[in-house]
Amino acid sequence: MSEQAKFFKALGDETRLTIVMCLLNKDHCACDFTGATKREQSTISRHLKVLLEAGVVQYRRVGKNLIYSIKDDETREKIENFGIKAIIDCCESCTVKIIEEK
Amino acid sequence: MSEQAKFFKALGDETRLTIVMCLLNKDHCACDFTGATKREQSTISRHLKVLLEAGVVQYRRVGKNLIYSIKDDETREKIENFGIKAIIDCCESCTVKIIEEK
DNA sequence: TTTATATATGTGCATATATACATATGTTCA
DNA sequence: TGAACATATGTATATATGCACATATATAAA
Repeated sequence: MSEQAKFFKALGDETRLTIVMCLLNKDHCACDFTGATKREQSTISRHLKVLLEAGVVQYRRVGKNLIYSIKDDETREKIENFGIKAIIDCCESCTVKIIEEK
Repeated sequence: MSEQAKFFKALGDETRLTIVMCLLNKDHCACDFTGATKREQSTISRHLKVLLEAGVVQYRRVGKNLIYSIKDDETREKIENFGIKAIIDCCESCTVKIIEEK
């Protein structure tokens, strides 16, 4: 499958699109998305892998947590051009945010 | 499923993306796509239905044929902004083009 | 009205996908 | 080192998807 089709396919799922909409607002650790999407942790983990392999997101490790973000500005613009809006306060953020702010 | 997710999902298939890339170049009748995608007519018919219901394309009837096109300029821009390129001469056009030109 | 052409739909099948549960792995901290 | 927490993976399952073949429907032309 082409990279482009893979990218669209990754966004063509409600759970993954919700994750992306949260990330348009701000970075999140993986655990945040269980609240935002009401899916089990294992399910989130697999969805994040799909988004990662499609080039939609990236992550960085902060202690125990993996902090996910939109891959880059170009990717963000593409998604926003489609009229996809950020979800503000999509969920209670885990404590990782605090760790980073130290 | 949300309209947005449905839109992405429609584009997240190689066969459908090829159809859309042909349509970025010019309008086509449904029968054109069997050549462009090397799929059976029935398969094309179903894919076009998906694209239609996702709001990616529209069609008009010209005689026996259904002529498909990108739904509107806004939709075209969204897709082109994504870096999706038109396929020129994706296939031998059927005779419908001639009928329309009369 | 019969025939040819274009498109849609019924059906079956193989494969992919989304999901949850259980468990494994990896990281931090006491 | 061991406990606690975050994430990944094995497994099973229900459903969705893409596809082709056969057939139905619709339109146009002879």
